[in-house]
Amino acid sequence: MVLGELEKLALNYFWTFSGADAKQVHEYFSEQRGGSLNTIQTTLDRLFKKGLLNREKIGHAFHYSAANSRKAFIGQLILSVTQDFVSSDEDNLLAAFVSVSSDLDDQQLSELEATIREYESKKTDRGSKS
Amino acid sequence: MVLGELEKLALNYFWTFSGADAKQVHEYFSEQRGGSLNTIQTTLDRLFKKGLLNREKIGHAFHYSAANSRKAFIGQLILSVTQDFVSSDEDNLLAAFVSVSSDLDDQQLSELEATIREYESKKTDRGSKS
DNA sequence: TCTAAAAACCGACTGTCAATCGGTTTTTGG
DNA sequence: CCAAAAACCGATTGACAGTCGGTTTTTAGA
Repeated sequence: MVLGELEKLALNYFWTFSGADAKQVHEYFSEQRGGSLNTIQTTLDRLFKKGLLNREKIGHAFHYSAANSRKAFIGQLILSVTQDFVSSDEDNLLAAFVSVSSDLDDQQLSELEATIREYESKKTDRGSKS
Repeated sequence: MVLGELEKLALNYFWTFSGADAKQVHEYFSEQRGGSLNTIQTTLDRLFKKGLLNREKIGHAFHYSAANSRKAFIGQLILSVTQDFVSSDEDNLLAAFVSVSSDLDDQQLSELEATIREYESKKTDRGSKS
């Protein structure tokens, strides 16, 4: 899933603020980068068609909002961009995490560990399939 | 860093097998997908220019090899594709890891944990900055 | 109900980039 | 020195994002 610059900006917008219509988004971005309302409309429409934004007619305009949380999206993104390179055994992905962790300090490593443990227990709680 | 399909295939080739020249790579791929030697040459050249392959004149042909290990590459890939979406606090990336972990089973989660702990201690050993 | 404005929609053009390969130049081993 | 092999150049095609003008549709309000 390859996203353009404006598409990324738009997604971040919806994760940072709440939902909005094209006009609001355009007003927000017009200061920092210019561009017409039409461009924003097209971009939001494309993101909607990609399933990354939801939308709902509110009054006379579509009200857009993020379809997924930032965290869930990033997780999916990692998987999608990664799957062309990991072999069947997920060892590579695991190791890649740690590779990324090189850039984290001890504090962050501990957090990561803790978060994983937390997730682990939550998962165990709600039934054990695998 | 956006890679095309053939570029991904080529990278995987060099991680799976050892180095090779364009001719060898072409022979390998010609069965599965066809394409001319020229196409392979162009692709390897692009990967070289992107810094993803190293090359060295051996005899009358360039001998290509992966510039980075698969794991290091995947790690970098995750960082690069992710950095447009994570805010300054790395909480997002951390959480995204766990989000990805949803698709791992308990066994793999444990491995991930263990690997991190291992990395952690190695890091602590060689000096403690943070 | 009618209408003007707002928004959606359509289509076009540009730029970027990978895949592809023909043709030319360069290199090199014998 | 030369033929073959490889590198190099350039062109074409196909996706796809950014961009926006122009047209159609919708809708709020008179």
